[in-house]
Amino acid sequence: MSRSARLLDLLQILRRYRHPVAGTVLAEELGISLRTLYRDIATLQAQGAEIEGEAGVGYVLTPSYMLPPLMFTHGEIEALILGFRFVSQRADPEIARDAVNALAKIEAVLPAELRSQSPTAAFLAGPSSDLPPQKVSIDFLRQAMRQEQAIQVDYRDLSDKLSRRIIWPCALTYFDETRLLVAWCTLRHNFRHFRTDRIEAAELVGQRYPRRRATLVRQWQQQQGLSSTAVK
Amino acid sequence: MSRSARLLDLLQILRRYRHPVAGTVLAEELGISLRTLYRDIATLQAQGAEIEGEAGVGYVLTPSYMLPPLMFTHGEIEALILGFRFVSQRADPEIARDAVNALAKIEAVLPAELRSQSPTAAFLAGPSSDLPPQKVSIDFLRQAMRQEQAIQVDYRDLSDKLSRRIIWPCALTYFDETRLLVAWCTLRHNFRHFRTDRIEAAELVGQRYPRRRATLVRQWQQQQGLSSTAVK
DNA sequence: CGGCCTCGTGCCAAAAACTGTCAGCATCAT
DNA sequence: ATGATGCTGACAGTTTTTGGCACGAGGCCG
Repeated sequence: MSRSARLLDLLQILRRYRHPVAGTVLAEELGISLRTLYRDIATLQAQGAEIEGEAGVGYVLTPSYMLPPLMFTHGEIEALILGFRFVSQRADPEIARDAVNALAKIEAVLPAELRSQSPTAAFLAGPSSDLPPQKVSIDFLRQAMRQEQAIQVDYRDLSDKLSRRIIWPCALTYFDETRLLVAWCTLRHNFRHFRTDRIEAAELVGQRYPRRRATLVRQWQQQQGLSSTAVK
Repeated sequence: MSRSARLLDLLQILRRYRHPVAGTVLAEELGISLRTLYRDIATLQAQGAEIEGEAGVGYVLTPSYMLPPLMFTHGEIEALILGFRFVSQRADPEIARDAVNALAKIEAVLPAELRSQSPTAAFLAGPSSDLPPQKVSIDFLRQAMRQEQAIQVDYRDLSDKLSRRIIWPCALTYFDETRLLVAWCTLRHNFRHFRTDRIEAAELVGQRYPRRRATLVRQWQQQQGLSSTAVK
């Protein structure tokens, strides 16, 4: 096993633990000495991994992923930068902040001729239409989806009727002027689309929905007549 | 100097040459043996770099960039994927293709839990408004900008008047329903915005415009009262 | 065609980098 | 205070990388 493969493995092991884990445990899982484990941790930290180690406690990884060395064409870098600009201007504040942070990391390692250009990039994303205000934050919905949590929502539909229902949120679709939450509705026993700005209140039910989110999305797409790679 | 730093240096040296360069020249610049240079080339090729080598000729790099190992949070990966989805659905075919290619490279190295999710990603970009057809391809404009070439355009303005002028294109702005080309107009001696769908014809003048594109963009932004990091 | 230039690969000894053991110090939790 | 655990340096042993050499192949030009 090469060292770079081992570093990736270490990150994946760290990601699996939800509580502090001791260096001895990690070293044993990887089949290396504790001293080498310390060196590997130091290397990952030098590469930007947020790993905290505390004597008497163990290691905790701030959830993150490492992309290994990748080659991109000039056009692909431009597409990447344009994509981040789209997201930072059109998505909700939380994901926009993620986009800005990610772009900063990438720009820090671009060569001078691209770095000097990118603040004045060839492609700019102009402002989008104003979106209606959210009563329930997208980040709340996002966390619920990511954690596969059922939520209870008060929803005002197009005829202005308010209803309360328990749903299993599984996808969020961005259009120019609206955002749609795709969810399985336990009231209607089928998938329903909810405009996020019309969700007046939402709270966690306190339990996971009994299906994998990816499975739900696949079923929704099959029902919509959509393939998984061509959402149009 | 670490090997990974040396590989990055080699790529930057290759990028500097516009014609084939011999291995002996590269090895001397890096202070390594020719045998090691051959190994480094093979390593970069294995990492996806498009380097062609021909006996009696030398090496040519298809223009590309390497991003070294980078750490991203889950949110940042999601922002990246959403950005690519935006671009692949809303930009012109050429840059959309670049987005699709770049996303494929990234997905190939994401861990299983993100990879299995990403075709069914938490965030989807819905279709945008239909854009008016282009008579002059965005890729043509893009190349002219990138190569800092003056172009002559036939432009039909909002009162339907056709005019011919020589312009220095420097930026392209994507809105929901239009795309604007930002250029210095030699007819008006000032910056002008041209809707790309109203450019009826365009051709290269055959010479570079006498200013750096980045400088033009900065001046345009100052004139617009825009900072370089917050285009709103 | 021949000569020169150059890419590409294998082999092996030397050089460099990595690993594991040991020792010592510091911090945290109970 | 004690046990658990992070962190670092030193050094011998192990593994990987490098450079020199040899050989074969291909492109370019006179």
